[in-house]
Amino acid sequence: MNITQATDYAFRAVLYLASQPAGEMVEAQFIARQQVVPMRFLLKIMPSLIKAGIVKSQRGVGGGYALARPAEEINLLDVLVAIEGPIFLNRCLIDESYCSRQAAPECLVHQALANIQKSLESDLESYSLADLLGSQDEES
Amino acid sequence: MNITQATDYAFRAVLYLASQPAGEMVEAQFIARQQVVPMRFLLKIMPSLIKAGIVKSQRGVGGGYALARPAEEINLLDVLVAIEGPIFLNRCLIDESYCSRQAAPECLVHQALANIQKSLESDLESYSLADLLGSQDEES
DNA sequence: AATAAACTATACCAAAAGGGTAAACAATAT
DNA sequence: ATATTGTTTACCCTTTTGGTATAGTTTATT
Repeated sequence: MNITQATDYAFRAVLYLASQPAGEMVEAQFIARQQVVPMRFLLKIMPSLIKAGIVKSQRGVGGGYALARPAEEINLLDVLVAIEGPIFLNRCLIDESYCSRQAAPECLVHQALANIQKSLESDLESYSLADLLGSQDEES
Repeated sequence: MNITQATDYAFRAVLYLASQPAGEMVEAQFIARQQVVPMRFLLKIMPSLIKAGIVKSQRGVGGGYALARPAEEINLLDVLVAIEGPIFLNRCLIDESYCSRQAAPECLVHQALANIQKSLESDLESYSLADLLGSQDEES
Protein backbone atom coordinates (compact mmCIF):
# COMPACT_ATOMS: atom_id res chain seq x y z
CA MET A 1 0.00 0.00 0.00
CA ASN A 2 2.40 2.67 -1.15
CA ILE A 3 3.74 4.61 -4.09
CA THR A 4 6.88 3.28 -5.70
CA GLN A 5 10.23 4.95 -5.44
CA ALA A 6 10.01 5.76 -9.15
CA THR A 7 6.82 7.71 -8.52
CA ASP A 8 8.43 9.62 -5.68
CA TYR A 9 11.35 10.51 -7.95
CA ALA A 10 8.91 11.56 -10.68
CA PHE A 11 7.08 13.84 -8.25
CA ARG A 12 10.32 15.56 -7.42
CA ALA A 13 11.55 15.79 -10.99
CA VAL A 14 8.35 17.31 -12.22
CA LEU A 15 8.15 19.69 -9.30
CA TYR A 16 11.67 20.83 -9.98
CA LEU A 17 10.78 21.52 -13.59
CA ALA A 18 7.79 23.49 -12.36
CA SER A 19 10.13 25.63 -10.31
CA GLN A 20 12.13 26.65 -13.37
CA PRO A 21 11.25 29.47 -15.77
CA ALA A 22 8.50 28.21 -18.09
CA GLY A 23 9.72 26.56 -21.26
CA GLU A 24 13.35 26.42 -20.14
CA MET A 25 15.00 23.10 -20.93
CA VAL A 26 16.68 21.54 -17.92
CA GLU A 27 19.26 18.80 -18.33
CA ALA A 28 18.69 15.48 -16.61
CA GLN A 29 21.86 15.80 -14.59
CA PHE A 30 20.67 19.04 -13.02
CA ILE A 31 17.40 17.45 -11.99
CA ALA A 32 19.21 14.39 -10.68
CA ARG A 33 21.69 16.43 -8.69
CA GLN A 34 19.15 18.86 -7.27
CA GLN A 35 16.67 16.22 -6.27
CA VAL A 36 19.24 13.58 -5.29
CA VAL A 37 17.88 10.98 -7.69
CA PRO A 38 20.11 8.39 -9.40
CA MET A 39 20.77 9.85 -12.86
CA ARG A 40 20.30 6.59 -14.77
CA PHE A 41 17.10 5.85 -12.98
CA LEU A 42 15.76 9.29 -13.69
CA LEU A 43 16.55 8.89 -17.38
CA LYS A 44 14.58 5.69 -17.34
CA ILE A 45 11.40 7.13 -15.92
CA MET A 46 11.30 10.35 -17.96
CA PRO A 47 9.93 8.69 -21.12
CA SER A 48 6.81 7.68 -19.18
CA LEU A 49 6.20 11.29 -18.24
CA ILE A 50 6.67 12.30 -21.86
CA LYS A 51 4.23 9.69 -23.15
CA ALA A 52 1.69 10.97 -20.64
CA GLY A 53 2.06 14.49 -22.00
CA ILE A 54 3.36 15.84 -18.73
CA VAL A 55 6.89 16.62 -19.85
CA LYS A 56 8.55 17.38 -23.15
CA SER A 57 12.15 16.74 -24.10
CA GLN A 58 14.76 17.92 -26.50
CA ARG A 59 17.84 16.01 -27.51
CA GLY A 60 21.26 17.24 -28.37
CA VAL A 61 23.31 20.14 -27.12
CA GLY A 62 21.22 22.52 -25.06
CA GLY A 63 18.53 19.87 -24.75
CA GLY A 64 16.79 18.65 -21.64
CA TYR A 65 13.32 18.48 -20.16
CA ALA A 66 10.53 20.94 -19.47
CA LEU A 67 6.89 20.74 -18.46
CA ALA A 68 4.62 20.16 -21.42
CA ARG A 69 1.77 22.08 -19.83
CA PRO A 70 1.28 24.65 -17.08
CA ALA A 71 2.00 23.55 -13.52
CA GLU A 72 -1.60 24.34 -12.64
CA GLU A 73 -2.76 21.63 -15.02
CA ILE A 74 -0.59 18.81 -13.69
CA ASN A 75 -1.55 17.01 -10.50
CA LEU A 76 -0.13 14.20 -8.41
CA LEU A 77 -2.55 11.64 -9.82
CA ASP A 78 -1.42 12.46 -13.37
CA VAL A 79 2.18 11.81 -12.44
CA LEU A 80 1.45 8.68 -10.45
CA VAL A 81 -0.63 7.16 -13.25
CA ALA A 82 2.06 8.05 -15.79
CA ILE A 83 4.60 6.02 -13.83
CA GLU A 84 2.60 3.21 -12.22
CA GLY A 85 -0.48 3.01 -14.37
CA PRO A 86 -4.01 3.35 -13.01
CA ILE A 87 -4.68 2.78 -9.33
CA PHE A 88 -6.55 -0.39 -8.44
CA LEU A 89 -6.85 -0.94 -4.72
CA ASN A 90 -7.86 -4.53 -5.32
CA ARG A 91 -7.64 -6.71 -8.39
CA CYS A 92 -11.40 -7.19 -8.44
CA LEU A 93 -11.50 -3.49 -9.33
CA ILE A 94 -9.43 -4.11 -12.46
CA ASP A 95 -11.63 -6.90 -13.67
CA GLU A 96 -14.40 -8.56 -11.76
CA SER A 97 -13.34 -11.95 -13.05
CA TYR A 98 -10.37 -11.72 -10.71
CA CYS A 99 -12.74 -12.19 -7.79
CA SER A 100 -12.45 -15.83 -6.81
CA ARG A 101 -15.98 -15.63 -5.44
CA GLN A 102 -17.30 -14.25 -8.73
CA ALA A 103 -19.41 -11.97 -6.62
CA ALA A 104 -17.95 -8.57 -7.40
CA PRO A 105 -21.01 -6.51 -8.33
CA GLU A 106 -23.02 -7.32 -5.23
CA CYS A 107 -20.00 -7.64 -2.91
CA LEU A 108 -20.02 -4.86 -0.35
CA VAL A 109 -16.27 -5.06 0.17
CA HIS A 110 -15.89 -4.48 -3.54
CA GLN A 111 -18.15 -1.45 -3.34
CA ALA A 112 -16.41 -0.08 -0.28
CA LEU A 113 -13.01 -0.40 -1.92
CA ALA A 114 -14.32 1.25 -5.07
CA ASN A 115 -15.49 4.22 -3.02
CA ILE A 116 -12.25 4.44 -1.08
CA GLN A 117 -10.28 4.30 -4.31
CA LYS A 118 -12.33 7.10 -5.83
CA SER A 119 -11.70 9.22 -2.82
CA LEU A 120 -7.98 8.48 -2.93
CA GLU A 121 -7.83 9.43 -6.58
CA SER A 122 -9.56 12.72 -6.04
CA ASP A 123 -7.27 13.49 -3.11
CA LEU A 124 -4.27 12.96 -5.37
CA GLU A 125 -5.93 15.01 -8.07
CA SER A 126 -6.49 17.90 -5.70
CA TYR A 127 -2.79 18.71 -5.49
CA SER A 128 -1.42 20.45 -8.57
CA LEU A 129 2.25 21.17 -9.08
CA ALA A 130 1.42 24.83 -8.72
CA ASP A 131 -0.10 24.13 -5.32
CA LEU A 132 2.98 22.26 -4.24
CA LEU A 133 5.52 24.76 -5.45
CA GLY A 134 7.29 26.88 -2.94
CA SER A 135 9.58 24.77 -0.79
CA GLN A 136 11.41 23.02 -3.59
CA ASP A 137 13.68 25.81 -4.70
CA GLU A 138 15.04 27.10 -1.47
CA GLU A 139 18.16 25.12 -0.86
CA SER A 140 19.98 25.56 -4.17
CA MET B 1 -0.75 1.07 -4.95
CA ASN B 2 -3.05 -1.72 -3.82
CA ILE B 3 -3.98 -4.04 -1.03
CA THR B 4 -2.46 -7.50 -1.10
CA GLN B 5 -4.38 -10.62 -1.87
CA ALA B 6 -3.87 -11.70 1.72
CA THR B 7 -5.68 -8.58 2.90
CA ASP B 8 -8.54 -9.22 0.51
CA TYR B 9 -8.83 -12.76 1.86
CA ALA B 10 -8.72 -11.43 5.41
CA PHE B 11 -11.54 -9.00 4.66
CA ARG B 12 -13.67 -11.84 3.44
CA ALA B 13 -12.78 -14.21 6.25
CA VAL B 14 -13.57 -11.69 8.91
CA LEU B 15 -16.77 -10.62 7.19
CA TYR B 16 -17.85 -14.21 7.01
CA LEU B 17 -17.24 -14.61 10.72
CA ALA B 18 -19.26 -11.48 11.30
CA SER B 19 -22.16 -13.07 9.45
CA GLN B 20 -22.22 -16.03 11.82
CA PRO B 21 -24.01 -16.13 15.17
CA ALA B 22 -21.85 -14.28 17.71
CA GLY B 23 -19.33 -16.42 19.54
CA GLU B 24 -19.85 -19.46 17.31
CA MET B 25 -16.61 -21.12 16.32
CA VAL B 26 -16.26 -21.62 12.58
CA GLU B 27 -13.75 -24.07 11.16
CA ALA B 28 -11.15 -22.80 8.72
CA GLN B 29 -12.37 -25.09 6.01
CA PHE B 30 -15.85 -23.60 6.11
CA ILE B 31 -14.45 -20.11 5.76
CA ALA B 32 -12.16 -21.22 2.97
CA ARG B 33 -14.92 -22.99 1.08
CA GLN B 34 -17.49 -20.22 1.49
CA GLN B 35 -15.13 -17.43 0.53
CA VAL B 36 -13.17 -19.41 -2.06
CA VAL B 37 -9.84 -18.84 -0.38
CA PRO B 38 -7.00 -21.39 -0.49
CA MET B 39 -7.28 -23.23 2.82
CA ARG B 40 -3.55 -23.28 3.57
CA PHE B 41 -3.21 -19.64 2.79
CA LEU B 42 -6.10 -18.76 5.02
CA LEU B 43 -4.56 -20.73 7.88
CA LYS B 44 -1.41 -18.73 7.39
CA ILE B 45 -2.99 -15.33 7.71
CA MET B 46 -5.34 -16.07 10.60
CA PRO B 47 -2.62 -15.78 13.29
CA SER B 48 -2.07 -12.16 12.25
CA LEU B 49 -5.73 -11.43 12.87
CA ILE B 50 -5.51 -13.14 16.24
CA LYS B 51 -2.44 -11.17 17.29
CA ALA B 52 -4.29 -7.99 16.37
CA GLY B 53 -7.17 -8.96 18.63
CA ILE B 54 -9.65 -9.14 15.79
CA VAL B 55 -10.26 -12.87 15.87
CA LYS B 56 -9.99 -15.59 18.48
CA SER B 57 -9.34 -19.25 17.89
CA GLN B 58 -9.86 -22.58 19.51
CA ARG B 59 -8.01 -25.76 18.70
CA GLY B 60 -9.18 -29.31 18.71
CA VAL B 61 -12.49 -30.92 17.93
CA GLY B 62 -15.24 -28.33 17.65
CA GLY B 63 -12.63 -25.62 17.39
CA GLY B 64 -12.33 -22.86 14.83
CA TYR B 65 -12.40 -19.09 14.62
CA ALA B 66 -14.73 -16.35 15.78
CA LEU B 67 -14.59 -12.59 16.03
CA ALA B 68 -12.88 -11.41 19.19
CA ARG B 69 -15.00 -8.28 19.39
CA PRO B 70 -18.30 -6.99 18.01
CA ALA B 71 -18.50 -6.43 14.26
CA GLU B 72 -19.27 -2.78 14.95
CA GLU B 73 -15.86 -2.37 16.51
CA ILE B 74 -13.80 -3.84 13.66
CA ASN B 75 -13.12 -1.78 10.56
CA LEU B 76 -11.26 -2.30 7.29
CA LEU B 77 -8.21 -0.39 8.47
CA ASP B 78 -7.89 -2.68 11.51
CA VAL B 79 -7.86 -5.73 9.27
CA LEU B 80 -5.51 -4.23 6.70
CA VAL B 81 -3.01 -3.15 9.33
CA ALA B 82 -3.19 -6.57 10.99
CA ILE B 83 -2.14 -8.21 7.73
CA GLU B 84 0.11 -5.67 6.03
CA GLY B 85 1.28 -3.48 8.87
CA PRO B 86 0.75 0.27 8.96
CA ILE B 87 0.11 2.18 5.74
CA PHE B 88 2.96 4.36 4.52
CA LEU B 89 2.25 5.93 1.17
CA ASN B 90 5.91 6.83 0.82
CA ARG B 91 8.96 5.69 2.70
CA CYS B 92 9.71 9.21 3.84
CA LEU B 93 6.54 8.85 5.90
CA ILE B 94 8.01 5.87 7.75
CA ASP B 95 11.21 7.64 8.61
CA GLU B 96 12.33 10.97 7.28
CA SER B 97 15.87 9.68 6.92
CA TYR B 98 14.64 7.67 3.95
CA CYS B 99 14.32 10.93 2.02
CA SER B 100 17.40 11.13 -0.17
CA ARG B 101 17.01 14.90 -0.16
CA GLN B 102 16.91 14.97 3.64
CA ALA B 103 14.22 17.56 3.29
CA ALA B 104 11.18 15.77 4.62
CA PRO B 105 9.79 18.23 7.15
CA GLU B 106 9.67 21.22 4.82
CA CYS B 107 8.95 19.18 1.67
CA LEU B 108 5.46 19.94 0.38
CA VAL B 109 5.21 16.59 -1.39
CA HIS B 110 5.88 14.96 1.94
CA GLN B 111 3.14 17.02 3.53
CA ALA B 112 0.68 16.36 0.71
CA LEU B 113 1.29 12.62 0.92
CA ALA B 114 0.88 12.73 4.68
CA ASN B 115 -2.52 14.38 4.27
CA ILE B 116 -3.61 11.99 1.56
CA GLN B 117 -2.56 9.06 3.69
CA LYS B 118 -4.52 10.34 6.67
CA SER B 119 -7.57 10.68 4.53
CA LEU B 120 -7.13 7.18 3.13
CA GLU B 121 -6.80 5.77 6.61
CA SER B 122 -9.95 7.44 7.83
CA ASP B 123 -11.82 6.23 4.76
CA LEU B 124 -10.81 2.67 5.57
CA GLU B 125 -11.71 3.24 9.19
CA SER B 126 -15.16 4.42 8.27
CA TYR B 127 -16.28 0.97 7.13
CA SER B 128 -16.98 -1.41 10.00
CA LEU B 129 -17.78 -5.07 9.47
CA ALA B 130 -21.28 -4.33 10.66
CA ASP B 131 -21.63 -1.72 7.91
CA LEU B 132 -20.46 -4.18 5.31
CA LEU B 133 -22.59 -7.09 6.39
CA GLY B 134 -25.54 -8.05 4.28
CA SER B 135 -24.43 -9.35 0.92
CA GLN B 136 -21.99 -11.93 2.16
CA ASP B 137 -24.41 -14.56 3.32
CA GLU B 138 -26.79 -14.85 0.47
CA GLU B 139 -25.41 -17.53 -1.77
CA SER B 140 -24.79 -20.35 0.68
C1' DA C 1 30.84 16.89 -42.19
C1' DA C 2 32.59 16.02 -37.62
C1' DT C 3 31.93 16.12 -32.97
C1' DA C 4 30.37 16.40 -28.50
C1' DA C 5 26.31 16.86 -25.82
C1' DA C 6 22.16 15.54 -24.79
C1' DC C 7 18.11 12.09 -24.62
C1' DT C 8 16.27 7.00 -26.05
C1' DA C 9 15.77 2.12 -26.16
C1' DT C 10 16.96 -2.36 -24.61
C1' DA C 11 18.57 -5.43 -21.88
C1' DC C 12 20.23 -7.08 -17.79
C1' DC C 13 20.62 -8.04 -12.77
C1' DA C 14 19.98 -8.55 -7.71
C1' DA C 15 16.97 -8.13 -3.97
C1' DA C 16 12.53 -8.03 -2.05
C1' DA C 17 7.69 -8.92 -1.97
C1' DG C 18 3.79 -11.66 -3.20
C1' DG C 19 1.25 -15.87 -3.31
C1' DG C 20 1.08 -20.29 -2.14
C1' DT C 21 2.43 -25.28 -0.40
C1' DA C 22 4.26 -28.74 2.98
C1' DA C 23 5.37 -30.98 7.16
C1' DA C 24 5.79 -31.43 11.86
C1' DC C 25 3.71 -29.94 16.09
C1' DA C 26 0.33 -28.72 19.98
C1' DA C 27 -4.12 -28.56 22.01
C1' DT C 28 -8.66 -30.43 22.90
C1' DA C 29 -13.21 -33.00 22.84
C1' DT C 30 -14.79 -37.50 22.93
C1' DA D 1 -6.04 -43.00 22.95
C1' DT D 2 -7.33 -40.80 19.02
C1' DA D 3 -9.08 -37.99 15.59
C1' DT D 4 -9.78 -33.20 14.83
C1' DT D 5 -8.50 -28.70 14.53
C1' DG D 6 -5.36 -24.74 14.79
C1' DT D 7 0.09 -23.30 15.04
C1' DT D 8 4.69 -22.84 13.57
C1' DT D 9 8.28 -22.86 10.53
C1' DA D 10 10.25 -23.44 6.42
C1' DC D 11 10.34 -23.63 1.65
C1' DC D 12 9.44 -22.41 -3.24
C1' DC D 13 8.33 -20.04 -7.43
C1' DT D 14 7.02 -15.83 -9.78
C1' DT D 15 6.59 -10.94 -10.24
C1' DT D 16 7.86 -6.39 -9.00
C1' DT D 17 11.15 -3.07 -7.70
C1' DG D 18 15.23 -0.44 -7.96
C1' DG D 19 19.07 0.18 -10.31
C1' DT D 20 23.03 -0.30 -13.87
C1' DA D 21 25.08 -0.92 -18.55
C1' DT D 22 25.43 -0.48 -23.44
C1' DA D 23 24.53 0.92 -27.77
C1' DG D 24 22.04 4.19 -30.49
C1' DT D 25 19.75 8.65 -32.17
C1' DT D 26 19.17 13.60 -32.40
C1' DT D 27 20.94 18.25 -32.54
C1' DA D 28 23.82 22.63 -31.87
C1' DT D 29 28.10 24.06 -32.91
C1' DT D 30 32.37 24.31 -35.37
